[in-house]
Amino acid sequence: MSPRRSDPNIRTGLVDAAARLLAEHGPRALSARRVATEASSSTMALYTHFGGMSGLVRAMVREGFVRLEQHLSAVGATDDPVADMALLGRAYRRNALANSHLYSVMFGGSSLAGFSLSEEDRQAGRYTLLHAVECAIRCSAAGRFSAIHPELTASQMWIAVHGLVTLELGGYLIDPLGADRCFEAQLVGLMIGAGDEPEAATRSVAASEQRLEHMR
Amino acid sequence: MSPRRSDPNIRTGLVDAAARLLAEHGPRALSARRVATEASSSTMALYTHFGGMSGLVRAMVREGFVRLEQHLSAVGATDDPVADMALLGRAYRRNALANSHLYSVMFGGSSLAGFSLSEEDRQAGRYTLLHAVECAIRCSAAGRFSAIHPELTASQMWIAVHGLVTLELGGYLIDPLGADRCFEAQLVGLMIGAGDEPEAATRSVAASEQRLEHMR
DNA sequence: CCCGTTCGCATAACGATGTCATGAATCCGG
DNA sequence: CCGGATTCATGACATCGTTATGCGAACGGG
Repeated sequence: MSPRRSDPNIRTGLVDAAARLLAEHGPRALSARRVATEASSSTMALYTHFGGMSGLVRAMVREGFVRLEQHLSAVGATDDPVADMALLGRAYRRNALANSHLYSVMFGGSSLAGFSLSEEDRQAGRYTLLHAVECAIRCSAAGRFSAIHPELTASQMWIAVHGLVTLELGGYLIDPLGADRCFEAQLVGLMIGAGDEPEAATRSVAASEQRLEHMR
Repeated sequence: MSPRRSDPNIRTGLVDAAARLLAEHGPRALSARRVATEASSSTMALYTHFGGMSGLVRAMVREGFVRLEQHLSAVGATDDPVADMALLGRAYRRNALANSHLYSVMFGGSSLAGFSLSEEDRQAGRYTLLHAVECAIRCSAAGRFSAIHPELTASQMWIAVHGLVTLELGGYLIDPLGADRCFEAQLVGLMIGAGDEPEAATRSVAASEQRLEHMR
């Protein structure tokens, strides 16, 4: 009833080849034939495993969320929750820059040919917010953030960092006010906007920068 | 030296048809043949006027920036510059929601098939910041914002509102913390982060909401 | 142990796509 | 009124996503 023979690495080989093509040659190189050739298989394997090109893109999006989750999970909890929150933002941005094309597909609307995210995909994206929510709760418990609605605070963090990353990837943030400078200012501004004291926020953000260097 | 016969409305007819197809049938319907048919012409007209599909998309992006500029220009200067700034944010978001597909192309990275923005296009996008910069200067002059670097302040506004609009268009902001609620909270938070007093910021943001209803 | 069944995937085809070569039709400067 | 220049319609590529067809390999019952 279930004779399957060569499953193990064709699936991952296809999505890996697709991710590599996307990263190295841009969205234009994402063709079914080229992906199949790169993975040493045929286009039909792509259809038996993913049901079409959009299914493969969806698999890539899920892979992108897995990588984002890994980056965020690498941020531990210390006794300075505001620094933890800033580090979450840095990890988010680092992941987006390291997987920029993937990130564009994950959040870049449905521009890519004939593909639109499912509600399940979006929910996977929203799950990444849980790290920030938990951290916001810790910030409130430590008396750093105003205690009202940590989920709203976490959403503000997400929205702001996402907006910066998107404009950065689009090439809109240039020299006098480059992405780095805007990002640092934004982190401090977010913490202050969430209720933290200006000096404490500045210190915590600076401390998070130190910790980022030591990560991974 | 310049024998042109039927220029007047073929160009605009093509870009209008493209914009209509994009808005009504999604990015998938943006085919050279279909645009040409819709505009009652041939695909070659598209090449003589725009040099290819990417040129037409670029023209659409410019049209998108023109519409954004119109929305922002409709925001006048009153004696409450913070309310003006909030209204700029509202106008930005209103334009993005009214021209969502166009906005996705303008800022959605290079996802759309074989198209990437030129530096000129990006500069056109950055010009829209000037409204916010001028308004930030007025906010500082009125003693509402801290006077240091209004351009950085304006960038923060842009980044945050852009991030919210992007996630909203992507369908990521849903019910308990929907886009409307996040947006209102974000406007207040931005003004406070820029140096305004909490109560004054709340009042100005609320006043800007009133003014939006009366616009256009 | 062996064979029928069942699935995986390679081949090849189809419609549609972006792009360009060709050529007819048209306008402008002289 | 004419000749060079320019617009655009036609048709031909190469390539795209997708699918029908068919072969070969892996399981399960005897």
